[in-house]
Amino acid sequence: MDIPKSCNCQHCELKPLFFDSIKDEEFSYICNSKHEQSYAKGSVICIEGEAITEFMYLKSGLVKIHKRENERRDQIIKIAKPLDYVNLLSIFSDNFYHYSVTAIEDSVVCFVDLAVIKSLVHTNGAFAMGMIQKMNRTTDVILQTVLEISKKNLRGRIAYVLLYFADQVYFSEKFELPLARKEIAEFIEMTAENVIRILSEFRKDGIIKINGKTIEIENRLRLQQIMEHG
Amino acid sequence: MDIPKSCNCQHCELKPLFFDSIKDEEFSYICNSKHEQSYAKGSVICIEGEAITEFMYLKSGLVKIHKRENERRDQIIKIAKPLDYVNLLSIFSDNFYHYSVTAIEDSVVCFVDLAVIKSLVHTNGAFAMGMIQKMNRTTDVILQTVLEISKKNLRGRIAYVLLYFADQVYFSEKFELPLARKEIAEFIEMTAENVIRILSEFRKDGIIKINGKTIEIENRLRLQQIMEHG
DNA sequence: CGCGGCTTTGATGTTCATCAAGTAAAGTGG
DNA sequence: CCACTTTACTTGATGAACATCAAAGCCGCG
Repeated sequence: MDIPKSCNCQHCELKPLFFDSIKDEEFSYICNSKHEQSYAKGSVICIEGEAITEFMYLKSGLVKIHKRENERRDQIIKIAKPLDYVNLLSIFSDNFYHYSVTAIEDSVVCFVDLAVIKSLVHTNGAFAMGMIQKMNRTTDVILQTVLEISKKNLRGRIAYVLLYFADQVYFSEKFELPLARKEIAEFIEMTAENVIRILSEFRKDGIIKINGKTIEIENRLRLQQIMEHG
Repeated sequence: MDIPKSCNCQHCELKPLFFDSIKDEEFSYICNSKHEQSYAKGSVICIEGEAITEFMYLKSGLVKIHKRENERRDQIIKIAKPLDYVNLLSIFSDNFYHYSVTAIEDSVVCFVDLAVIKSLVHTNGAFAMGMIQKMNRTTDVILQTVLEISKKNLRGRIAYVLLYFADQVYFSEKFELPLARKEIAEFIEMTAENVIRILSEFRKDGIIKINGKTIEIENRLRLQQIMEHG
């Protein structure tokens, strides 16, 4: 074994995600080039337009992937958690990021030199195949989500977001929204005013409880109906 | 050389797109497993939900990639021409198509057994890398287009479609729309009535001429302004 | 010739963005 | 720690943009 004792990658919970198919001797290669970094909530991990030099994936926390539309508006493409965020979107298609990534909760990101990854794609077919699959799935999900959201009406979109956080992120009927009202609006293509209006509406109808950023789902069935049929 | 005389793939104009990096001995492998098929305008090339068994790319013609939303409405994801249509969207992420493909002009499609492609990914790193790049670019473009369209108003969307056909497909100010009004609506997320209404508006304003499915752009500058600022 | 699908136009109502104004919360400097 | 400023949140009123409904003309096809 060539792996330095300091390297804990072999036991990383995220190893199976990507690096299952690589051999031990290749592994030290990755392990030596990797580094981790913490980001406080709100801090920027990468900015669209920057050069892409590293392959990165989220170890813990929550991030938003977004794109500047104009001076006063961002478009959020995806909210991502560990295991589903890896910067696969443009890393092989261009030398520059097409999207920014910002932590919306305290997060830890692991970086691996992109050249190392590329060389692995060249030399290890199984790894390449895994990469392609992961990439394909990631973009499939994003595209499907964007299309799905865009065809709902505003109430349906809000219901979607609330259920998304409850079911996919926090696994609880009660949670703290990691996004400001305005950011929610940027995610589901509407205005901040209407986000608030509809949240209040849901509150009056007894569908949810609101306390600042804390949301509690009270009538899940109703919320699901709204999500599906407006 | 192992390549059968009947195989013209070596001189195929689309060879550089994908198969530039493969060796001659691998080439006969592809060539033997490939077959071509013609599709008349309107005929279906593949249907969402079907098993994916082949890698395919468009040799000539024009297709729409679409997805059933409900009984009476389709969503068109992309209009694709040779060189930009290759079914990369879900082929590695799932065993079933997520989208349907239908010819909107007479088209010819070339098929290669998917297992052959997959084995090449495993054994030929440069090929894998090329595949990843192409895939990344394809999805980048689709996602960007969907987002771009969704933030325009209706007039902007119609302007976008007209300029798209003029500049990207037919390379002419005068062309025949390959899509029905309703299909245009399905592409840019609006109703068929409004497609017609806005086309008529453009006609009255002297921006375009309309004769059935034939469109002629008369005031390109104005059209571009509308596309950008609504 | 007549039928069904595609196209066109008009009238109507709903949905949503925008504007305005006020309140609460959070950060900033003395 | 308090006054101050700024930023986030909330509600209401208004108008514009867009979908829906209805009806009629057109065209190709059996």
